Amino acid sequence: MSTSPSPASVLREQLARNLRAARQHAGLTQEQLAERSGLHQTYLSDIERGKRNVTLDVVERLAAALSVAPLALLAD
Amino acid sequence: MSTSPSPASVLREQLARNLRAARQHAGLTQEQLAERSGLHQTYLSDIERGKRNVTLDVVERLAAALSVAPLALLAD
DNA sequence: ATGTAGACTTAAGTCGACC
DNA sequence: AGGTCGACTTAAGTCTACA
Repeated sequence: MSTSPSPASVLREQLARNLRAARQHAGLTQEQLAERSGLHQTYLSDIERGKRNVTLDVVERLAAALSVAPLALLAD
Repeated sequence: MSTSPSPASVLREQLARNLRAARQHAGLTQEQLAERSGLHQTYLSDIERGKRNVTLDVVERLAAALSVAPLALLAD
């Protein structure tokens, strides 16, 4: 039943895209970003694939680790 | 180890301010917004006081209920 | 009409192992 | 180097009641 139960969280998708782009632009691997942000590599993998509904605190930690504005990770 | 207890979650504070402003601008009570968003009044109270670390899905539901862009609730 | 408290269920977030 | 699978702990989010 892949009738997509939830409206496909826009912000979650944006974060997935922007995070991966920002990380790669910074020349970091998921493991390196995991170290810097204090989050786990497995978790970052999920986020970059849009599988996780992260909290605002996590968005901030990622933004800080990448030296970008938090909103930049959520923008269109 | 850091003298700051908690990094003072910027996004959380922004959301608190913007949510209350947007809700009042729409002429809604917390209870009415609770109905529209499917969230609870007690929870909205906490969010508007910056006490809760909400997820992206909740931000979207609030934005939808208020007919504003999700990023508008997080902006400075 | 809002804020707070407490008990509760579910998912966020951690971690090690592996492909 | 990234993805996936589980098992686990903690906090997000629900709900009732009351000042």
